[in-house]
Amino acid sequence: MRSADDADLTARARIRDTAIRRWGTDGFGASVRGIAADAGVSPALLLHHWGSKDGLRQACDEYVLDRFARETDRMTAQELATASAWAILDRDPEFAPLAAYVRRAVTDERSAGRFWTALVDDTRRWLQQATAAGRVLPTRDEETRAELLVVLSLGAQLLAHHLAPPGTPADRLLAAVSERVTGPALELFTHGLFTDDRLLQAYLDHRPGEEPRP
Amino acid sequence: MRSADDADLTARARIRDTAIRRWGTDGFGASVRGIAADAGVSPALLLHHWGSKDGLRQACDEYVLDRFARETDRMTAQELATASAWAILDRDPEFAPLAAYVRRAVTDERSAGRFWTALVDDTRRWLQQATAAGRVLPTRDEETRAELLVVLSLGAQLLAHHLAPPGTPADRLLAAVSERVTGPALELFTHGLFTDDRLLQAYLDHRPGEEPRP
DNA sequence: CCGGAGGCTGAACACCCGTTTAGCATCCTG
DNA sequence: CAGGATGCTAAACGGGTGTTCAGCCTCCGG
Repeated sequence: MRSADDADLTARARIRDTAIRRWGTDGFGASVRGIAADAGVSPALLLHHWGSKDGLRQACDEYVLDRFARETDRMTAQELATASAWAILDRDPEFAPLAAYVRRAVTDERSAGRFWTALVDDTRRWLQQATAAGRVLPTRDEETRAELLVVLSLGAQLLAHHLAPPGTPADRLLAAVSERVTGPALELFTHGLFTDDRLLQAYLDHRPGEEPRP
Repeated sequence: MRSADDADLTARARIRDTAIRRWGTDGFGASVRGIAADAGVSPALLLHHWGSKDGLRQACDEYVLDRFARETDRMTAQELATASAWAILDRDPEFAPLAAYVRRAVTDERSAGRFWTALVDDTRRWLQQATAAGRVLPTRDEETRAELLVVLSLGAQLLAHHLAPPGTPADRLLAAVSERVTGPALELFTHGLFTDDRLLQAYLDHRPGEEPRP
């Protein structure tokens, strides 16, 4: 969690970090009073700095988005050979609270969609590069294929408490899920699911002149 | 929504239906007072019948689960040739409120997992039958493959507001999502994603003696 | 040394929540 | 016809919520 510069230890930064952690684990229903208590601070201070609960939330959005953007920019092509930037960060325990926050934000109905587009952009970039390198098949619709993969990985995280073996401790949840799921996922990604292309052909015949996106 | 027998029009049933609809659209945070107002009834009546908000919720769980179970049992092998039972019900507008409730329930942290297992069982059955019929490839781990497919379809529904074109009306959301997604999904299901099996082989070599499930 | 600005707090406000209680009609049963 | 169960409600209770406000310290510049 902790940022690079230690001068960031102001109460303001501490509250922001606490809010991210709290909202990430308990959802945005978690109260201002609860966050303030966790940060060892008066509830009023939080309103003093950001005006309202929603103001703090927007500041957290901004911070998390910025943090991830800076981190993904730092990654070399070498690192990105096997997995997308977000997939790599997902495995980093230091980023677990941030990732949990992203999961909450992207599911929230009144989310502005910036987290979603960030995720999709990231995997689309990775897919395009992997396609160019000949590791991934070309597709009729790169955008939607990227979104589909985001749905799969994000969905697995959102449903982690069902996917992981019962009794898995909370901090091991995501690791347990990926452990269970990568095998069948790789199977699906290399061989597909169907034995022939009849359903796909039927679909393509049914809507012949379809374009990738309007 | 309306059940088969019209004698079910008691206030009790009306409240239950209203609660399912309300919680399905707004989440379980929706208040007892709001549900009572929608049903044209005093908030106290609701507590009178079910003891507590949580009691009503359990009754709704039971009702929805039972309704889907009865409906899937009615389906013939003919109908189940192309899609699983839940996938068929998902397209039925009459079941939209029920399906929305299921989506809320399965995401809720303190869900007992009955909705999840119902979904997984349904698609596992379908996959097994399709595999036996030679339409779907065999797999090393039927259980997890079924869960993976549930993650994909459920995830697409949970993230529908991002997947659907902007400005899609709420009642068209799911249809718009499936319209956008089926093409790339069929592509993935018939051809896979990777050009070769190097990643899969590397994975299988890395953990050679792995069993499907402990 | 003085004074103002900024970080910070305790107490209160208005509102919404789930729930309780007492009591009202109504209807079925003995 | 009496009487008790049943369906239902109005009003209130206690507690949690986001937010406001007056005022406290502390530190820094003139």
